[in-house]
Amino acid sequence: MTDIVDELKWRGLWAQSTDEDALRKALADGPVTFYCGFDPTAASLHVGHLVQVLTMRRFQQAGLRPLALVGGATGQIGDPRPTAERTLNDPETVANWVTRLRSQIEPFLSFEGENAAVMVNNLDWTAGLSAIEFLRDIGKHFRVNKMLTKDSVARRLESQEGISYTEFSYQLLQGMDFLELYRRYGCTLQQGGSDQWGNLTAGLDLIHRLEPGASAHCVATPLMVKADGTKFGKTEGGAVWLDPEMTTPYAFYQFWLNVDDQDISGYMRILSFRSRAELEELEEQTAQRPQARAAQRALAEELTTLVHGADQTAAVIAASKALFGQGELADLDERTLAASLSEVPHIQVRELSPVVDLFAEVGLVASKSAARRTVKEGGAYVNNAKVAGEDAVPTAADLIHGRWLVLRRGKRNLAAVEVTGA
RNA sequence: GGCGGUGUGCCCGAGCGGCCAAAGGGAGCAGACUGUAAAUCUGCCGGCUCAGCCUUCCCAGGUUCGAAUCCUGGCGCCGCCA
Repeated sequence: MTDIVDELKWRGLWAQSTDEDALRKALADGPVTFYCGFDPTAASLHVGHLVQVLTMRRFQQAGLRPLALVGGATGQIGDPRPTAERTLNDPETVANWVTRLRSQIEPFLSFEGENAAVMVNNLDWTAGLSAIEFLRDIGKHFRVNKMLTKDSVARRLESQEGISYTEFSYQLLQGMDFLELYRRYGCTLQQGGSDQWGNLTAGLDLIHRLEPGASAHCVATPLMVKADGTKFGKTEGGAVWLDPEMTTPYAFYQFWLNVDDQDISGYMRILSFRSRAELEELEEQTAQRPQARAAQRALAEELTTLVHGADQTAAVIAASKALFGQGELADLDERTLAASLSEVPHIQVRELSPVVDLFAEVGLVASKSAARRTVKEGGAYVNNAKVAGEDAVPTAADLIHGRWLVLRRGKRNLAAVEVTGA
């Protein structure tokens, strides 16, 4: 096996680290326990988190022991964002999200064997801590002068809104996490996104201050970015979540299928578990025949399988093929059509109503006004035929196999209507 | 606690009491071109029973024929001082 550090570097997963030589030596000397934290600020992880989760998986496969921390405590505080103060979520909500995130992370790690992963929660060591203890034992080791220089804090200080003491304290909590995990599990490496660098090193400094002789390290993965400068992981519907209730597996697959050519090679290296040779082959194909989107297909399939399972993936691939195929929709046999349409947003209605109403009801557009605009702009289709006028009403003759209507907005936003009774 | 400032549509941001559903920018959507890319050009971008009507400019009152624009009281946020 190639050296994990070199491997991560080749993949572009190594944004920065603390003393690299020392880290390499530690990795060579014996099994290292590392951790990566996730804050429950929503009911699900999103595609941006995949970098962390998959990097943990790589580390574990390389023999390191993972500690996956879901922050029941830090999630109640909120890491300061450069733009604005967060709204606090109540403890019950956060606790619920902790449970959900844990179950999302677990499939990516192995909880058996010599380097079995462990799930941890920072609420365990903060819930019983008094404010006085916290300020004396932890707070005393942080210099405000230095805390103020952290990027996210500095930017907030320049902003109109400023920053609350609550969020300002966040770095103490995360720093304490690393210290606690060092003491409890011998954890000597923290992994995180490069935007977390300040928080990663806060814990490192704390360990070095309070545990004489200890040697700990940090490594940061790069932020996923897009060539066109827009934010990674967003589509018109908002963030792309791992939870199938929040983002359908079909939409998840489509998200990766539609990755910009310019970005796909980089994403593959970061996210795929394919070998270097395979990746280079796919990069070559992207360069030669970009329109085939071989790399996009490969990544979409691989990630959908990891997140949603092989069966679900086969279903969404079949649906994508059927719905974007060249042939007539009516030529698809009913089972294939029904299965495909079940992968896209769909509704059941008793009887047919105007196209504009159907578009709004199925959620393809936000309102009837928006539906009318879409029709006016020529972007609305029923069964792949452009909708002629705002007052169009489908008839029974339009129903495929006597019960289905395939609605489309633009090129790739599909939905279905099933007419159940009439 | 005192003084001052500020609160506009997804975000930023302009907005003489009528001509404001509200400038401009960004994001987003659609069309053309393509490959279910990118770039570019064009159009759209509160809602509806859509050539008209309805509900919006932090909230609640008030002045006025008429208020996002004025007044009063709340609430939030920011700054300076204590």
